[in-house]
Amino acid sequence: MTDAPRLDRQVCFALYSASRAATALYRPLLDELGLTYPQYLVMLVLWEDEPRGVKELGGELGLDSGTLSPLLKRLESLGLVERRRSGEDERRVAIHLTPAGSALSSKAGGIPQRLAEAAGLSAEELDQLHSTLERLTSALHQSR
Amino acid sequence: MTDAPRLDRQVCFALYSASRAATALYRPLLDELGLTYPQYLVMLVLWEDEPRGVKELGGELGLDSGTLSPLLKRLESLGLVERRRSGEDERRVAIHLTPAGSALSSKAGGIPQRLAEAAGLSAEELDQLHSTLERLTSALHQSR
DNA sequence: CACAATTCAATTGTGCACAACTTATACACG
DNA sequence: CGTGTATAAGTTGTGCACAATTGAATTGTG
Repeated sequence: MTDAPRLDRQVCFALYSASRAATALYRPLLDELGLTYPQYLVMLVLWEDEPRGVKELGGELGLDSGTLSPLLKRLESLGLVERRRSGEDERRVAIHLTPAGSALSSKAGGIPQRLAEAAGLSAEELDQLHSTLERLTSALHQSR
Repeated sequence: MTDAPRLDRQVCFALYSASRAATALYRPLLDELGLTYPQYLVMLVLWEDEPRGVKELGGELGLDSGTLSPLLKRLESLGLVERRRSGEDERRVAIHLTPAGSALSSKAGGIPQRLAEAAGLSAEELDQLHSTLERLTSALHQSR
């Protein structure tokens, strides 16, 4: 008999579980904003700087147009975002915040705090986790 | 201007990114087995002990019947699994491995190794990451 | 300038994740 | 015994992820 891999040993499963648990915790908070977690991520990027092209958003988040195009349409129909074909380059679609979209950032302010409180980890542990995850992600991307 | 939360500070985004990067690395390996990552997780559980009820599988993986029912049907149509109504309790559906399903475990043996190699982290770091993630997940589940 | 190669966004199709609901069976309690 | 309640699995509907393809606009090169 081969030593079949065991579920409880897998870092990958631990990542998958932790990620779903974290977004599950965000869900009720984001419900108040009317956003899903991926939509919230897009808004985070736009709150930092806008307008942005679809490709640019995808670069920040690691998502492609197949995911973003319909998501952005939903944000547009929520009135948070506007999609405008760029004049200079007609291939590009620039994503602009609407006033409502900009205004939402103030309501989103307290959200990350709550995860930190629920995490049951110290600030140092969270910091270290964060930096380990970033190194892990970039290593995984490089070995493709 | 409000201090909007920043993407690059969020542990949640780091988890989400790392998780997707890890499953992306698994994908070509799992393609050889004809499995998706969640299907592979279900097989892992069954390789440890079978048969299992849908509820039981869901308990191990944190998934509900809405996710598992169609997934298990796909595993059945791949010939890896059999769904049998339990005689004692007609509500239950016991998931059995077929011979092909059992045999697949030997082909799956080397897979977790590869992630470890690609991770760019030392064994200790991986261990520590694993234990931090498990503590995090359980803390997040408790604060619901 | 012509036209091949590239780039950007959108579309199509498959398969999770998850909420809400449905159906069927088992169990508990008066 | 009968009826209400709980439980198991499945279904429906929405919204990601992601591969593969499409169509339109731009860029590079002869």
